[in-house]
Amino acid sequence: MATLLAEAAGVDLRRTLDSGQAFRWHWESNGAKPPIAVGILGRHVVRLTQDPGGMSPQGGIRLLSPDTPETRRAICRYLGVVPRAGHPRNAEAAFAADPVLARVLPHTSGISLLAQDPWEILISFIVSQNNNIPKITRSIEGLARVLGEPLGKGMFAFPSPERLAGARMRTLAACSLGYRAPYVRAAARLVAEGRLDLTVLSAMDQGSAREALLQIPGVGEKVGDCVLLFGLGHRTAFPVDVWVKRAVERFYFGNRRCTTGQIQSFARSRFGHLAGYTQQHLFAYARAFLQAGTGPAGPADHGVTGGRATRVSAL
DNA sequence: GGGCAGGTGTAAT
DNA sequence: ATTACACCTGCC
Repeated sequence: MATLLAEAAGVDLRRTLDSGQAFRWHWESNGAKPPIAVGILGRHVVRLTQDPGGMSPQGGIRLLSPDTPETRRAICRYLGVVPRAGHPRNAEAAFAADPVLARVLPHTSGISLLAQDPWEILISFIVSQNNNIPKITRSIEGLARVLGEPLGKGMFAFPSPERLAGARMRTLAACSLGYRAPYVRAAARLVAEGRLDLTVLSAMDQGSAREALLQIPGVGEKVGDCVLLFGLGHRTAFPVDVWVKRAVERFYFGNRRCTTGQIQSFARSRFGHLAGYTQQHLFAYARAFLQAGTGPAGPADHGVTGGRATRVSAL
């Protein structure tokens, strides 16, 4: 039991699961031992832990349960540590070429881009609009509790499109979705009725998939890009939320205000195929250190500002 | 209590 | 093509 996931070497479990891409993981303290991350993959309650790091940044990640070959494969895929095109394992090394990212990395090293279920991601990020993480989490857990399949020990699978599509509005309202409830149900109906096939979007080119996502009620540019990046495997999507916007403006544009479009074209040309991955690091850094009045100063305040011509050369 | 939180839809420039 | 505003809800 407790197989070490060799493929996940270099991944920081805490940083990854707490970096705002996933909403359903929670941590159990384990006495003197490292805490256990408990989450849900399909119909399995999965428990992970990370060995204490020695000289290295952090120790390896262990799958505590269910420790089966099937789950091992699934969790590695989920953690984004299955090597494939456009997803280099040594992406962090490329960050050294960018003075801003070189400053950010010590605080974000080990963050991985998760490969999550597109359906769950779609609904979760519709819920996330104009919302905060604690409330997003409560809403999603509420949906699972009321409409999801019970998995034992008070855990529930994320509800199916059919269940969500058939839910009464009052049921959704009870999950504190607020004005997002109609969006959620409309999106669920599109999927349940087969008018929206997320698998197809995954196979399409990123631009076409984005266009399709933007047709969904409650899905704008930011949510659409999150679905592309976190659920559909379009790893160059660059969701621009308020934090990423602040970070890019401050560190790369000399604190000048710019539009989402400007930021995205900048990200595309500067970060190339590492754009999505870079976004996750900038986001995590901004959340932790750009909060007004708290934390250490940002990279720019250390006398480092990004150049313009340099491109992060990543393979 | 008005403002805000990991935006979006809508209406009016 | 931009800009302004309302919006459920819970927590300062």
